[in-house]
Amino acid sequence: MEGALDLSSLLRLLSQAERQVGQLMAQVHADGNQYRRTALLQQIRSCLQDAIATAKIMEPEPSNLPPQLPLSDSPPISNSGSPRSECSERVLFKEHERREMCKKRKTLSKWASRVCVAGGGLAEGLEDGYSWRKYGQKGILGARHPRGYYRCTHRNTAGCLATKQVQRSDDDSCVFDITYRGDHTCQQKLQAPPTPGADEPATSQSHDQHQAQVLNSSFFFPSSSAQITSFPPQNLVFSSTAAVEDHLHNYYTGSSTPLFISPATSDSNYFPVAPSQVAVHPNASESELTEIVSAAASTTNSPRMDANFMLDQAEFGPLFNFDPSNFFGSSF
DNA sequence: TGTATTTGACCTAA
DNA sequence: TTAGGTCAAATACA
Repeated sequence: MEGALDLSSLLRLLSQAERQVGQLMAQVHADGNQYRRTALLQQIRSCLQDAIATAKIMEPEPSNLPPQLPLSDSPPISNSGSPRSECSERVLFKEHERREMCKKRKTLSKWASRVCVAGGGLAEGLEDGYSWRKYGQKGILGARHPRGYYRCTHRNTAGCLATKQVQRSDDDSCVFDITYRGDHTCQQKLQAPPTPGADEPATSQSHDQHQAQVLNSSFFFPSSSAQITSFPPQNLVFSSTAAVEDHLHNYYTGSSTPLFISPATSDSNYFPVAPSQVAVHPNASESELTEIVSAAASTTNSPRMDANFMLDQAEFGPLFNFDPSNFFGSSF
């Protein structure tokens, strides 16, 4: 077909456009509060990146390449078409985006977590080190409680595709099933409070990145399977906020075992318990619950709950056997 | 005024 | 055809 670009020329044009959009994003983002525009640019950029990836796969071997068009002959990237064509392109782009999302949905890694919060209604507020934005809620057939849909706050600004679904269990209203999908690609900083004397940028940044990596590795469950992994709702129960704090303190100071649970139905795998999977006794007051949810679930609020704590858990490995009944006595 | 949440509509996979 | 997942306008909130 006359005038048709060969694949490698198209690839170069796409790469050029992707770079330009990236620069534009940086400018718009630097302007301050340009959330929607940045989001749109990010979508365009993602689309271009997909196209580049596809073109690269389809690109023939260099030896077979026909003579390339000089870059200066390339048509302008900007679309000077009519508003009508822009509108139809927008519709096409949206359809493409939706299809891509569906494709990605299938391939994203997926794993499950189970959180018990006595008193109810607080699990949505449980922090796991990342900031989430709710984008939907849906009643699920056969489930008494609706399912909440959350995505990473940095989806639009950083293209992070991580999502999670939160659903209250029918059996036990204090139990929430959380399904995570996709890894965080946003290198999201855990919003740790400034610790005294720890204001060196280089150190704190690497620390944050490390924290993000630790969380990102989803070490709570075998991540390699990319399948839903769940464990029975056997939870550690503490009589009070202080008990949890004491346990965490004891662990952190080396005089106690880390928090682990052993699945009741499996004797081959033991999963370390994330701080967000601590159960609090029903007698705990609402304020205590809030306090303990913050203290135990967030790496943010407790100086004792930093990456070391989590990393240490990870280092024990999935085969670490911890029997709560032995450790906590008659409570189990 | 900007940002987050709610909620009905829409789309896709099964 | 239907259930689950997502979008986006409307609304709430700080």
